[in-house]
Amino acid sequence: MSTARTGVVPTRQRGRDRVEALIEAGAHVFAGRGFHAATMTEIAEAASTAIGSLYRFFPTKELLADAVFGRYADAMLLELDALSERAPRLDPAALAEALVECMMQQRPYRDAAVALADERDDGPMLRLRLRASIRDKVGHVLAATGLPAAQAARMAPMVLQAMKAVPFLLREGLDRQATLAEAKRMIGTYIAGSMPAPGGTACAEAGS
Amino acid sequence: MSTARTGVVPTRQRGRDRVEALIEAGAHVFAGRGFHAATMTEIAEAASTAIGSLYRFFPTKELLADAVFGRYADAMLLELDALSERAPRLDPAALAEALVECMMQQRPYRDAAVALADERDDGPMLRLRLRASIRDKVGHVLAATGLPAAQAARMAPMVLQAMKAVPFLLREGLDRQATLAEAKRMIGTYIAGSMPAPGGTACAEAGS
Amino acid sequence: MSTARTGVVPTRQRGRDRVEALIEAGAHVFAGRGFHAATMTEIAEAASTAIGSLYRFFPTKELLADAVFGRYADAMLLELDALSERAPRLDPAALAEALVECMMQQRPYRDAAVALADERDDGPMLRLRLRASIRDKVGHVLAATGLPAAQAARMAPMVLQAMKAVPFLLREGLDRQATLAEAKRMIGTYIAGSMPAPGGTACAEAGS
Amino acid sequence: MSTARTGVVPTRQRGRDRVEALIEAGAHVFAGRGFHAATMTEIAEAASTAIGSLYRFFPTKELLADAVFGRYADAMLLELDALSERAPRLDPAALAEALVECMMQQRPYRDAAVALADERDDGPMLRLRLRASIRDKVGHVLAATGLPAAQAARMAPMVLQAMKAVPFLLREGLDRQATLAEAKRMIGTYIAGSMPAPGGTACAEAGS
DNA sequence: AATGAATGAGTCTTCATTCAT
DNA sequence: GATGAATGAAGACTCATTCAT
Repeated sequence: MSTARTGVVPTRQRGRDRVEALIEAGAHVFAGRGFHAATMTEIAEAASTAIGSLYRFFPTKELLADAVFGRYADAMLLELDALSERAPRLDPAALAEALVECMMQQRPYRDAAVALADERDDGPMLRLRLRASIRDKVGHVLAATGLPAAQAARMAPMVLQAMKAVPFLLREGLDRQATLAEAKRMIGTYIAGSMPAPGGTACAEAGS
Repeated sequence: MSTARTGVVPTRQRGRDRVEALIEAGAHVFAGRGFHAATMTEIAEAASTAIGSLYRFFPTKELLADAVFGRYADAMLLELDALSERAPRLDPAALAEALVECMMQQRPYRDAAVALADERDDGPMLRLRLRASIRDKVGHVLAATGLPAAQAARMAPMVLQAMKAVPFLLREGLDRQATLAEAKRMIGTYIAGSMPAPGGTACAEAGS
Repeated sequence: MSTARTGVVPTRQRGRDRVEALIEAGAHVFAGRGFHAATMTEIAEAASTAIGSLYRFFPTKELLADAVFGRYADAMLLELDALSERAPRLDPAALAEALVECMMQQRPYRDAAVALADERDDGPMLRLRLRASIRDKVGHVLAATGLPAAQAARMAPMVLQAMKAVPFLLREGLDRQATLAEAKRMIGTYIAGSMPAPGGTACAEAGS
Repeated sequence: MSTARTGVVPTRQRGRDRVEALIEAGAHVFAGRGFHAATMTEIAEAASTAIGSLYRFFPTKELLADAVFGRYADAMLLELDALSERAPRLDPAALAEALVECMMQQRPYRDAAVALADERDDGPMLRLRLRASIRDKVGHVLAATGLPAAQAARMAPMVLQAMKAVPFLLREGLDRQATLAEAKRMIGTYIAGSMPAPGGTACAEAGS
């Protein structure tokens, strides 16, 4: 914790490329095997680097995982930011669609992020914090559609879980079309059912 | 012949007790650390047994995991069976409530099952098969409320994911009440929104 | 060494049968896998006994091996004794044939004995002693044909090795007929070439 | 892919030295204890290396054994090649002497090879194949002295066994001089007795 | 800087042997 | 006497991490 080097930050282009390759390789391997089963050697090989070079930039497996997850989180946060501007003009179904698509977009990092999120231990807290901010941002997006902020915050975790469910289920071999459609529908009705309901109070009857 | 050992089946009471203790200990440790990070040594210790005894009954970590998951699956299947009889008399919200409670009940094994389900590899297929049957059963339950069978089958995976989300989120430290409520609400609206809708067709507008 | 129990000597018929079965099972497994790779559990199973019973009669794997080897040695010694009486009337070729057949006869125990003899460590010396007496006996047999005792004693080890070579080579998949024939021929010429040579001195010219 | 790893091939001098030390240590320990009783830990210690380094180059005990046996086989094959050129000019006794010496020369590896050859299982076939080629080569050598090829091939296994007998018997504590002499004599008479016999047909009277 | 070698704690697993019923 | 359970030391092997060139 006090020794926690962050790894060398590359200055030359060569180094930056290498870091890029390493993160990508890490994402690939983490996605395929999960954090624990992934080995640093395998990752180095996937990046066509020597193990020593990997450790130069990422002195710890955890740190590499953080970097990978960070990539995902950054992109996600950006997309969600953009989405929260469009949100007021979207109906629940469209918003749900946008959210799911948002997750589906993060191609190389998304699956790794799901795998890392499913780990039981969260290393040095970083990933937990990042996940919390994504959750918050999802809350903002929901709030932007007209939901009360508190309500949106309560809903965000479940919405995020539903979003995560898609890559998870695809990995299990379920049909892509159907899975996407159902996820969107689930999130859509969830949001719709939570709306302050200007006109039709009929549908939203749940809540504790 | 040697690869397919199932482990000794205990014939004496002493052995049966030990197997029980081992499965429970396994559930505990798997729940806490996940499959890969859990060590057989720790599990044996948690069961107050020598490592050799653990291996007598479960010659492989995989096999122990299967036993643990099997416990969960058996109980779950039973509960869902029971539920599918009550289902016709339940409205969506009540059904959602029942489903979530159903998962919450499986106390010692539930968390382990969630952890094991999140593993990237599924060992010898058994867990995958069990998961598939749970999914099917959830589909039956949904169908019992009046949903068309095909529709119910499409929905089951997402419903199950939403159910799994609860223990997952609780583990992250979220508020229990709120999480339970939101999960139930999400599932409830999802079901409600999928109903053939005898009167008001307004709500069910499945996407794509 | 001081704790070296010899195992219970069975008094009832039941026990004697069991011991028999155990030794036979031991021979079978030792022959198949060698001493180290053979497991006591496997042997007990092969004898349809519980592991506890095996240990009742043979408190140690070594002791079981000794018993197995003892069976072979006893039978061998007996046969060689018989042979040493016929020996004076046999020419070298016939004697060689008899010696090889003598080893081939000890069916269930022969292969186990070969396997045990090939072990690098010889446990509590017993096997070494037995081997020495077999060697001596072979020397006697050779001497009985007219070879000087000292010469016979020098030759015995190699003759025995050549005899052992047969089961060894058969195990490697060589042709049975050819292997037997060659072994007999090798031993036969070896003996013939060592004869005091009453008439024809031509052939035996070797020796340091 | 993962089962067939051959171990890293060292690129630097340091690595090459270590591999050398490991093979030598392996030979030593295998010779002393046999394959099964030898432990990788002991071998690593004998080579003054960390266990991890041993596994870097030899990911399996089998692979190390193969390397050790390979060393022996290579040297042996070379010597036999050389011998088969001298063979036509040697009488049976001289050839027998050369063969035995040939085996005795392979100092550090010979004993290990004998120990490994006596194992009940032959791992990944490699050792078996190597043994077969040595056998073939011995056959060539024999043929080079004027024996018919088929006859030579039939004899090779027994000759090899007799050669192997020497280190085996020395290990049992027999007298070196006498053992060497008898082995040479046995092989010598065996060869002599198989010769097409230009003049005296008296001696070669193969059985069966 | 980069590469490949070195390290060793830690993991799963086996098995001879001992106990308790 | 017999049976099956219990024990734990030991062994093969892995892999994150550190070093030396």
